[in-house]
Amino acid sequence: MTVELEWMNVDNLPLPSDVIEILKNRGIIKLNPPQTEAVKKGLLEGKRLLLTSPTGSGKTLIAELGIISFLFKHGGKALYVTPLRALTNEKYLTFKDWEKLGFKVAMTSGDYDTDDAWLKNYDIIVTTYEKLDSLWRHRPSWLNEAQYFVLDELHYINDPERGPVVESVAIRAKRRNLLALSATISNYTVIAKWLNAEPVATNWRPVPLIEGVMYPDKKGYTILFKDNTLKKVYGDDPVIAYTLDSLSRNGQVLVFRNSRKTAELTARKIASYMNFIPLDEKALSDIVNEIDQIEEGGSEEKESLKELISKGVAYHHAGLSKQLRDIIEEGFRQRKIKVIVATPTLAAGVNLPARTVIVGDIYRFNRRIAGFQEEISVMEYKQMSGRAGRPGFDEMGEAIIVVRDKKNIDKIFKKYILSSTEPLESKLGNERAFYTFLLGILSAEGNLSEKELANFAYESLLPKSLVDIYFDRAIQWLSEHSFIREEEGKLILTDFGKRVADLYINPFTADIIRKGLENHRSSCDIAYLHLLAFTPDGPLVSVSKNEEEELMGLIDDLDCDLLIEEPYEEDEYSLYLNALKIALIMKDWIEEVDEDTILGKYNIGSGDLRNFVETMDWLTYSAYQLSRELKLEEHADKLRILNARVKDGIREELLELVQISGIGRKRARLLYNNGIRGLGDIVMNVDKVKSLLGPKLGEKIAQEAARLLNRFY
DNA sequence: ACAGAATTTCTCTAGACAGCATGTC
DNA sequence: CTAGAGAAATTCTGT
Repeated sequence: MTVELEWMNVDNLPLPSDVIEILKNRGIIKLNPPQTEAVKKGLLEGKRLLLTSPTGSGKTLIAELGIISFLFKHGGKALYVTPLRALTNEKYLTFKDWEKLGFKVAMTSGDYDTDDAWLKNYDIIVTTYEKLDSLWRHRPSWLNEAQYFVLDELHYINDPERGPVVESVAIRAKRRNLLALSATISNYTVIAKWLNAEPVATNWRPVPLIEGVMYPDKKGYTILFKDNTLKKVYGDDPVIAYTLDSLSRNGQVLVFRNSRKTAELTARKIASYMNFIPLDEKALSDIVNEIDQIEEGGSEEKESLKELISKGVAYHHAGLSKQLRDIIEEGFRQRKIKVIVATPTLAAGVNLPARTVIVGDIYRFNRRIAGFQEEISVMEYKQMSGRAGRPGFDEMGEAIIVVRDKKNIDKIFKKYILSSTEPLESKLGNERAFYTFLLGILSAEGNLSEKELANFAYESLLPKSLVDIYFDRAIQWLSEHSFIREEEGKLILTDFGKRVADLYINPFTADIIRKGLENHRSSCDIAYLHLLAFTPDGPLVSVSKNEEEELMGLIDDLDCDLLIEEPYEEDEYSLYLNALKIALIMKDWIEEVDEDTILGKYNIGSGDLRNFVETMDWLTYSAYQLSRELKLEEHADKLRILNARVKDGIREELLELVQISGIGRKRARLLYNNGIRGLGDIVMNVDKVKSLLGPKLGEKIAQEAARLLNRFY
């Protein structure tokens, strides 16, 4: 790989002076080596590039320059696509800068927006891969104006579940103009060729990185660094020993662990040593107070974090509420929190550098194969170690891999530190991904002949021989299950197929829903929830042995028969129980069971509950739409209400009250139990509402209730 | 024979995208 | 196949 060290002066860029002004306002006088290289390869002339470089090496600015120069030259729209909503938000805020030049910036993702007309007035649109894929299926007219695509974090192609979406977006984007950005990958020339783009590959990092492997050695631990130097640290636990070492040198530490439980445990252990570390106690108690203020999050997780944070330590995983995670990240960024122990949540995603990164576990439990521990990928390690070194604070970043078994030292050192990352490969080679891919293409492109459709598939990264295998099977399956039909030599989506594509659910999900609904005239909440949770799009939750037994005993006592027959096969059966657990969680949720109670009863975090609600909201809505499409009116009526209840976690009687923004399940219940049962009651009892919810909120709510009422008359 | 200690066996395990409604973007 | 922590079950030990 080439290593260039040229820094181009911003003044020398062939760009309008106001663009250069904006860069200088940000404090950018010179472009760093990767940025310089990209410019030299024709970035500003709209040349198609694939840029691979480490995290934090300034790829965003490259994208900005590419977008701005393209828009100046050709007009139209530019789309910036990321794999994460948090990233979408982050880039949106960065790109806002360009509104000074008259470019309008918008973002859109599943939790935020649809394809509505307002996007047509914007020049730069930041979105996720899934959202763009979905937009394409809906074919809004403004999308034709989008001619420049920035594909961020393209290495997500390797993700077994989400990679196929990235790939299919890339296939369509490469028919226009694109700029692809990726972490360092080994086969970048192959990928560049696939994208019909010029590769720009660098290893340059803003803060140099020193990597090492830490292993048990007499009376302590030894670290072997990449430059062959050795360092010795003492203590019982390697992770804690090195964390304290880095803290004593005034560094911040990011520790990665492979399970939530060990992340929490490690954080607690570290906290018990923090008396020796100077802390800004005032600032930390401010954070603790902030946690008391937030609404989201179970009380247990809040309490345990408050205790740790007061000692400058936190843990971080997806079981925590979003608000809690945001507070922790910000506290770390402000350098008040000194140590975060995290699961892989923090490996990808928003920028959160630390001087020291400790990779506590190289093995991870594999859900698919029981009892199997697999080594994490090199890519994953690079994502984690890439967080090491904070520009402006650290001269050097350090990434330490903990090896517990001495005989693995060489192997681990070689694999993670000396070798390059895995090549990017297509993950379209399975039925679920491939069928979904074809359905999406047909939905986005309209009717195509079999040959035209196949040509899209041949443009994927999947080897032709595999395309041929899956293609015929896909066409047959999609026809037999009436997603598509053939007319005058063209493949056409049926109404049902189009609906499924628009709802963005997997065709297998749709098929399961249809069969479940068509076999019964009407059913009960639990059965609907179970059916939906059982589909491939349904959420996964861990079910312990004890819970399994309980669930099995419960099946016969349910209000009504489930819509799925009990499977015989073991794997299927555990999915069946998984779905039942989800159904019970959601049932409690819509019966207004207190959140803390739900979290405790099912042993989940508030972040998990939020996830389940989000997914089941989407699926109940989709099932409602499908039942209408299939003219199953009784199901449709029930699913419509179920969907509304899942969205807010309420009984049916509160549906009217939760229309008001700022009123959720708790406030609605409070009002209802005090005789305020609808919008009219609010308007007529404003004083009572104010006394229940406080004057300020009460007033706001009364106004909105009045506004909503007016809309009806 | 039995309480309590030592040892073996069992159990558990990461993350996060998508629809739609609308007056924000 | 390539794990490690904690709880539960089982076996061992000393009196």
